[in-house]
Amino acid sequence: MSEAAYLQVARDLREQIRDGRLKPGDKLPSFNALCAHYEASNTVIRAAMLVLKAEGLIDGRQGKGVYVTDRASKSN
Amino acid sequence: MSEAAYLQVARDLREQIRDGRLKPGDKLPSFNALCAHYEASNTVIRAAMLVLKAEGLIDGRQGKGVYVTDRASKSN
DNA sequence: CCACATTTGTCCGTATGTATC
DNA sequence: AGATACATACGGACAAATGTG
Repeated sequence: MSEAAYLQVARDLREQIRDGRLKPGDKLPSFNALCAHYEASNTVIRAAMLVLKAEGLIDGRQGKGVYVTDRASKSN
Repeated sequence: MSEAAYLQVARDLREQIRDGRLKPGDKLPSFNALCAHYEASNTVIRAAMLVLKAEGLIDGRQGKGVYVTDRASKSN
């Protein structure tokens, strides 16, 4: 196991944000969509979300979705 | 539900670190011990750990334990 | 070296709550 | 009222590292 699945997911999404494929204000794919895409369980997706959330890159809102924050594309 | 259990656990441990009750290099109670103390499942403890880890306050090592990092007591 | 217990790391499936549409 | 979607939590399973005997 070179790297944990949730870290891979986190890094993948982080790169998408850094690259601009995901821009501030954008809504990430839904939970189920991410589970399907990465072929992982909710646990993995949630852990990845928690990491990115701690980094201040994303912000989830109940009933709506997970959104890329403003500071996500900045240099910090 | 005022606050999620895993956030309460994270905050409690964070305060212990900030207060100096847990010093850099110290080993946190074991997983099971924390589960018992907070009367929570492993999921809650793990989520709290993930948060504190992302904050750079702690660092876990398989087979050993979870330790308070150096920068934990600093002003950052 | 091997066996064992301990402890963290990772992941799964499910259930329930809550907010939005 | 119902569907969708995130948030939280539970409990269990197996892997990997460590220390001890």
